[in-house]
Amino acid sequence: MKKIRVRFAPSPTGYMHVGNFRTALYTYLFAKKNKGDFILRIEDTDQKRYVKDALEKLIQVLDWAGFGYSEGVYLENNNVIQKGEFGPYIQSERLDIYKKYAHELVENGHAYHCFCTPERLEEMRAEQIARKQAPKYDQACLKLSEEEVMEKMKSGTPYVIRQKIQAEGATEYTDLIRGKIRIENEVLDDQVLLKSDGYPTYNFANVIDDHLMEISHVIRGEEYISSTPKFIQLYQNFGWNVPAFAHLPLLLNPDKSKLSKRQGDVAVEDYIKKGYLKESVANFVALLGWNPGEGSTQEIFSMEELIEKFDLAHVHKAGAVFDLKKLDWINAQYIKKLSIDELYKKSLEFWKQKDFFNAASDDKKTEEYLKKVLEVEQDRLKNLSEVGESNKFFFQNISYDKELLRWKDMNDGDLKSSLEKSRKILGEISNWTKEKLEQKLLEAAADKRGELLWPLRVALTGEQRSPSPSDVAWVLGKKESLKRIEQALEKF
RNA sequence: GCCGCCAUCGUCUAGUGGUCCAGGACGCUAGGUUCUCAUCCUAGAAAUCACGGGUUCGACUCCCGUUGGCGGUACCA
Repeated sequence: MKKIRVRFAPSPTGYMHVGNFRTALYTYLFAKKNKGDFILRIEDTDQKRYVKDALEKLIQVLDWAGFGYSEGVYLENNNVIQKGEFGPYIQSERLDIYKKYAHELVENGHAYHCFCTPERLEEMRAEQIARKQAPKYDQACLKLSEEEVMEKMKSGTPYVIRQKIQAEGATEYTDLIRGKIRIENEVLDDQVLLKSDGYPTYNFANVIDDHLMEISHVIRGEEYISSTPKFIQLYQNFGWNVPAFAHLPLLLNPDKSKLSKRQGDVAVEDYIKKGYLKESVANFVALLGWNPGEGSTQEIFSMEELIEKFDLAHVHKAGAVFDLKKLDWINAQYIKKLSIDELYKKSLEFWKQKDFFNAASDDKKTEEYLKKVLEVEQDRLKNLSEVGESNKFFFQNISYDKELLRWKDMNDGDLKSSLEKSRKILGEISNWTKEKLEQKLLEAAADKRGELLWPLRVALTGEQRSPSPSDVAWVLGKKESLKRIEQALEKF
C-alpha cells in the first residue's frame, strides 16, 4: 500500500484562522493515526497579499500547538529553514517548476495562452451576468492561430496560461466525508493556471505540488468542493494518480455565516493571548465537526486519545458554530487538572501584564506567594489571563465601607466581638496551613458560621465575593491577616 | 442567475430501518453543599428529528421535491 502523506498548506496571511487551525489539527491527527507523513507547505503565490512575518507567526502557532510535522518549513533560531526530500516547500521558490509543467500542458493541448486584458474579462462577465448566464471565459484566445500567439508573445503582450477544460461529460469523485460528488464539465471554467506575473494560481500549484510531494490525501476546507473537478482534470491531463479528497465543513459565526473577524476573535493568537491552553483549544476545535461516534459521551480528550480515535468518516458534514462558552468550560477542566507547578509556570507571563501585580510589593511576587494564590484560584479560572483579576486584595491594600462587614442584622457590638474572636483564633495558630485555619475557624463558629466568617472575610478581602476566609488568610499569612483584622476593628 | 454542499434541543453532537414519543455535553433554571462567589453534586426545562411526498409491515435513518443556510462562480486562497 502506498505510504500515507498529508500536508497542511496555508497561505501566510498574517495570523492563523481557527478554521485553518482545525484543518491543521485534523490533518495532523489523520497523519499520526495512520503512521503517515505530515508536511507543512507554504502557499504564498499571491504577491498582492504578502504580509511580513506571517510565515513566522504561522509556524509559531503550529509549534505552540505541538503539531509536529516531519517535513517542510521550520523556524530555527528565528530563521526560516526547510527540511525534507521534496523541497522547496515554499511555493514562491518553485516558480520554475510550475512554469515547466504549465508549458508541458500547453504542448499537449490541455492549456493555452490567453492575452485577454482584465478589462475585457470584466466586460465579458458583466455581459454574461446580464444575460443570466454563468460567468465563464469565452475561449477567445483558444481561437488564436499559432502565428498570432507567437507574434503577441514576441511583442511582449502580457499573458496567462489557462486550463482547457474537457467540455463533454462530467467529472466525479468520492469525497471521504461526503461521498460521491459529480459536476457537469460544461459548468467548469477555463481557469488561469499561470498568472501574468509568472506565479501559479492556487489551483495549479496545489496539483503540481501535491503530486510531486506524493500527497496521498488532500484534506482541506469545504470551499474547494466545486473546484475539485478542475483539479482532477489536471491530474488526468498529466497522467498522474488522483489523490483522495476530504473536504472539511466550515466553522461559522453564531448567525451561521462563515466565521469572520467581525463577530469575534478568529485568530488562534487571540486565544493564546487570553490564556487558553493548547490542550483546550485543540480539544474544543476537534469536537467542532468531529466526534468519536459509537455512542461515546466523552468530552475531554488528550492529544493521544484524539490521535487514537480520530477518523475522517466521523467528521460531520454540516458547518459548526464556534461557541466560546464550551471553550471556557473545557479550558477550566484543563486548568483544574494542572499541578500548581505547571499552573505557576504557565501563568507567569500573564501576571506580568497586570498593573495591580506590577505595583505590588516584592514579597507578593515570590513564587511561593503566587503559588498560594493560584492554589486558591485554580478551581475558579476559565483562562489564564484572569489570574488574580478577581482577587486583587492579595496584592494591594484594601478599602471598603464599614457596612460591608455587617452580617445580616448584627449590631456593632456583636460585629466587633466577632472580629475580636477571629483575631484571637488566628493569633493562636502557629501551624499556618489551610487545613488548620479552616478547622479552627469552623470549630469556633459552630452553627453560626455567617456571624464569624462573613465579617472576617470582608475584613481580609474588602469584597462581598471572594474565596473562603481561611483560604484568604492562609495566602496572606499570619501577620498580614492580623493587620487587616486590626484595620477592620479601627472602624468601630 | 448558475453549479455544488448541507439540514437532530439556543450551541456542539449521538443516532447508518424497528431497542428513539430521540441520548450526551456546554449554556440555562431549580435544589443541595456553603459565610459570599466559584467549584462540586442532584434534578429540570429545552428538538412536531426544516417541510411535503414517496419506498417499506415499520423511517430521524433510504429516494424525490420544496424551503432555508452555506460555499463556489477571480490573474484570492
